[in-house]
Parts: sequence; structure tokens; C-alpha cells
Amino acid sequence: MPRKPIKNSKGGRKTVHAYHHGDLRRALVDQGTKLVQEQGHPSITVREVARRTGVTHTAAHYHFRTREALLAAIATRGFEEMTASLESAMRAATGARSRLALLGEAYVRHALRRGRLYQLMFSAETATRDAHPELRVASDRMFALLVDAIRDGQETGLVRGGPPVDAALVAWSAAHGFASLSLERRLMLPGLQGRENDELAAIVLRGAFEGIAIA
Amino acid sequence: MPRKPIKNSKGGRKTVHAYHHGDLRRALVDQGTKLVQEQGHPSITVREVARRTGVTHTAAHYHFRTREALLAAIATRGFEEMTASLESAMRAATGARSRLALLGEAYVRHALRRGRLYQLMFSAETATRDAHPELRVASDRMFALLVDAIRDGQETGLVRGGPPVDAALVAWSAAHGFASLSLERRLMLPGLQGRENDELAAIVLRGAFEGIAIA
DNA sequence: ACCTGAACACCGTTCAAGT
DNA sequence: ACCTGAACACCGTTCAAGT
Repeated sequence: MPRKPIKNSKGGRKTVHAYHHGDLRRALVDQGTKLVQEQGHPSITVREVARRTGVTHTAAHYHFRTREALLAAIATRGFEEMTASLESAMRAATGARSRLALLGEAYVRHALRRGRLYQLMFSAETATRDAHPELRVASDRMFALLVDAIRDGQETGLVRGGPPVDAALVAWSAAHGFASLSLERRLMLPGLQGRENDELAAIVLRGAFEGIAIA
Repeated sequence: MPRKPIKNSKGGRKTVHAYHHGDLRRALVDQGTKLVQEQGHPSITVREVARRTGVTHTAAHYHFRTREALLAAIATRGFEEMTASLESAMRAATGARSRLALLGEAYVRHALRRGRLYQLMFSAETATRDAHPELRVASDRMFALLVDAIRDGQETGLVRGGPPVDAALVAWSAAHGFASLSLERRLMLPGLQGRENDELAAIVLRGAFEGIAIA
């Protein structure tokens, strides 16, 4: 595999092997993210990521001691991007109610759009999170967004009292559960088959908010 | 496919030809199920399953053309067992309300108890279900249980009207989402940390039923 | 510090061959 | 029909060595 000569940003006279001059790590995460989105993390290999980046696989191992560490780095960035995406969606809010609605919709939409990357983010394979503190930080930050929006809702008299985390857990479970089931193709069931994802997502989000019981 | 290299735990397993006499297939699923529950499906290998069963790995390939087919068979049995477990739990019901409550509790409890097997059942790796019709049948049957319980609830005036599948989807999303997050160790968050799974499960199930909004 | 090349043990899958 | 043994092309990880 031929390396494409790239201009050295700090001078431009030297042709350098590839992007990697202090940034091979980032390049690997870039290519890894692409690969995950194409094929899903179970079939991702360190060797293929290295190949696509134009380096030997041992070079990749220099930056990521294990395959899991590489996946964790990819997942971490995924959480950061998702957090940014949710924050951006909520900026259009006019009040606590629309904040919650926008957040829920944005969550499911982003999850489904990212698909395999979202699945990696919540995969048990990256779940030895004690070994990957940045991953924990990134996912904690995303959950905090949820809790904040719920707290807002409580203060506006929209959401029941009690610890905000409790209500956040309900909403999160519903949104994550729906996204997971959809991505795992478990929604191909009689009565659900063929219906739009947006319609089903709305039903689930409304259900978590209003409940399925008769008041 | 990428598998973590596993140290050959116990040197040479003795070949016990007596085991398989027309039922090697079943024996492989038995051992495979055990292995999944011990280590999780990502690190399961056809070769190790065969080793534990006392046959060559090519014998396993005779019964399961691919690794995915073996995993699908394991997942199928998992669904059948879970369906039976849910049915059994509901037999203690005294009415539609307790039926729903028992079903929800049993679902989450079974999922958490089976852990890695449940994760396999809902893994995208076995999601090429068109290729594994028994898997589809088994999982459809489990979902049908949910829908039936919801329909019962509607007829008793407990659950809102509309298509029963819609309300079932809400409850399923919440239950599955909570189980998944718990199994993926994503509940180690400020405010949730250290609380009992049973308590959190009850919150989620009640939330799906009654909603988080103020009536 | 950063990357290469060779080596090791393991894997999924295929194929010819035995019973 | 059912299973074995050998072979192939992959893989994650480690190590000595180069720059």
C-alpha cells in the first residue's frame, strides 16, 4: 500500500511518510471510526486500521497497547461528539418543555444516525472503563446533560419530584433501549414492521414522559 | 475475525468419544452457553467450544457452518428459556395489574441473572436473523408475551388504548434499556452508584407505567 | 520518542479423507 | 451421516532493532 506524500505543515519542503508526525494517534482514531461505522466494531482489527492509515500494525500498537484501548479511544470521541450534538440541538429550545423534547429526539436521532459507532460506545467490550478514564469522563458528561434537563423540568413543575437522576434513568433507559433494539434489528416484529423510526421513537419518548397507564 | 488470544487453559483435553452419539449438536450448544456466560460472546471461539466438548473443531463446523450459526443457536435457546421463565413468573398473577408487574420484574431479573447470555441474545452479531429463522421465531414469541399482557391491561382499563404493540414497545424499550445499561456497566454514575439493581429496576418499570411527567 | 520486521500462538473456514 | 487432520489466510501481542 503506497503512502501518499503529504506536505509538512511546518515548512512544506519535506515530504513526510503520511500524516503521522506526532499525530498518528489521531489518524488511527479517524480511520478506526470510519471502519467502525462501515462494518461494526466486532469485525474491526488493529491491523486493518493500521493498513488504512498507511503504517505497520506495530506502529498502532505503540499508541494503543491493546485493541480494546483503540476501541475505547474511538468510543470516547463518539461520546464527545454526541454530547456536542445534543447541546447544539437544545440551543433551539424555548423553555424547559421543548428542551426535554428536543433532547429526547436528538438523542435517538443521533444514535440511529451513528449506528455502529453508538453500538460501540455502549458495548461491554469497552466497559472495562476503569482502565480508560477518558471514556468514563466523556460518558458521564453526556448523562449529566440529561440530568440537567430533567432538573430544569422539575423546577418548572413539568417533571415529578424526587432525585433528578431517577427520572433521568427512566428516560435514558427508554431512549437507549429503543435505539438499541432498532440498531440490533429487533423491531422487525408483527405490528412494528415497516413503520417509520421517527414515529416509533416519538411513541417511546412520549411513553416515558406520560406513561402507558391510564391516569 | 478478531479474537483475543486465550491461553490454553487446560492442556490436552481427553477425547471422550462417548459423549456425542447423535447429539453433538446439543452438546456444543450446552458448552457454548456455559462459555458465553463465563466470558461473554465476543471472546467465544468455535475451537474452544469444540475443545470443551471433546471433539475437533471441524466436527463443530459440521453442525454449524459458521461461528455465527453457533451463536445463533445459543441465542435461540436463550430466548426459549427466557420465554418459559417469564411465563412461569406470570402464573402467580392474580389479575391484569399483577400480571404486568410480575412480567416486568421477571424480565429485568432474568436478563440480569443471565447477563452475558442476554447480551448475546440481543447482539447485532446474531442479527442476521433472516439466516436463522428459529432465532426469529423464538424472539418473536417472547415479544408476543409482552403484547398479550398489555392487551390484557387495556381490556381491564389499566392501560391506555391504541395498538397494544405501541405500549408494549414503550415497556420493552425501558426494560431492555435498563438491563442493557446495567449489564454494560453504564450505571456507575453519580447518583446511581451503589444503589441496588432491584430498586433502580423498580423505578424504571414504574416510570414506564406511570410516566415521569406530572399528570 | 516513534516506527519497522520477524516471530508466536491462536483463530475461522475449507477440503480431502476416513468410518 | 458424522468426524478427523492438514492447510490457508488471517489475527493480537511481544520483542529486538532501527531512526
